[in-house]
Amino acid sequence: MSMKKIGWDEENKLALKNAFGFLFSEELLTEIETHGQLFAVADGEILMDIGDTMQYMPILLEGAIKVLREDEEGDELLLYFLESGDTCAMTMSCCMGDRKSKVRTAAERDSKIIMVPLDKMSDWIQSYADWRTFVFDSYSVRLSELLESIDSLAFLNMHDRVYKYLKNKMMVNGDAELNVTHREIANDLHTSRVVISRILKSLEREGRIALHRNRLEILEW
DNA sequence: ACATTAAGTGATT
DNA sequence: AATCACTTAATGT
Repeated sequence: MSMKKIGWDEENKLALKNAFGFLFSEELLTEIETHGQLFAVADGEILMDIGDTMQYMPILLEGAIKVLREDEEGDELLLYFLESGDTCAMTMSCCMGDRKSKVRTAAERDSKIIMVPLDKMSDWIQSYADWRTFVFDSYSVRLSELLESIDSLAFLNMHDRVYKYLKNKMMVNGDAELNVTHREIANDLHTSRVVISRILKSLEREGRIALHRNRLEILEW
């Protein structure tokens, strides 16, 4: 793991306040600054892998993270994206028993993450109502997102799943131009590259996207 | 110029 | 929707 530890400079403190000021008290914000370590992760880096033991609860300050599940053959399936202000529900369940991750998390783009030690995370549940709210709310939001991805998996055809995936990706990256290959999309959606190429071609014919090498634009959403 | 990787496509199941 | 087999296009050395 080559995450770079960075300091709590004024810019990052401001980012924390912007992302969490409406949720957390001054007191809790200070606690986070003192006990939370701030890290910078680069696009594509794996933060946590399946089987890894959790020691920290990650909170996303800036950027986007994708959460993936893996089958026996090593093929992946995207569960959902995390954005600024989100946290990983896996670590919460880890706090209550099994400390091994059942998912893989990778940086969707350059991001900044706050790592809160697990003992602090559970202490704060006792001492801060706003923290408690945050943890339980996140848990339920994560659960909804999981249900949504099950729905698309079960009820949408591949064509619609691809389009939905692209829109989601555009949303978390804040850009209608996506730097992605057909192979990467196929991996995230657990299908083959040929299938993705065909679907993208048909989306292009419908005028909804434009295709380039290693890159595509969403024209309509 | 050559090798490698990404993407396009017909045919078959 | 998946797989095979092949082609074409873009990019790196």
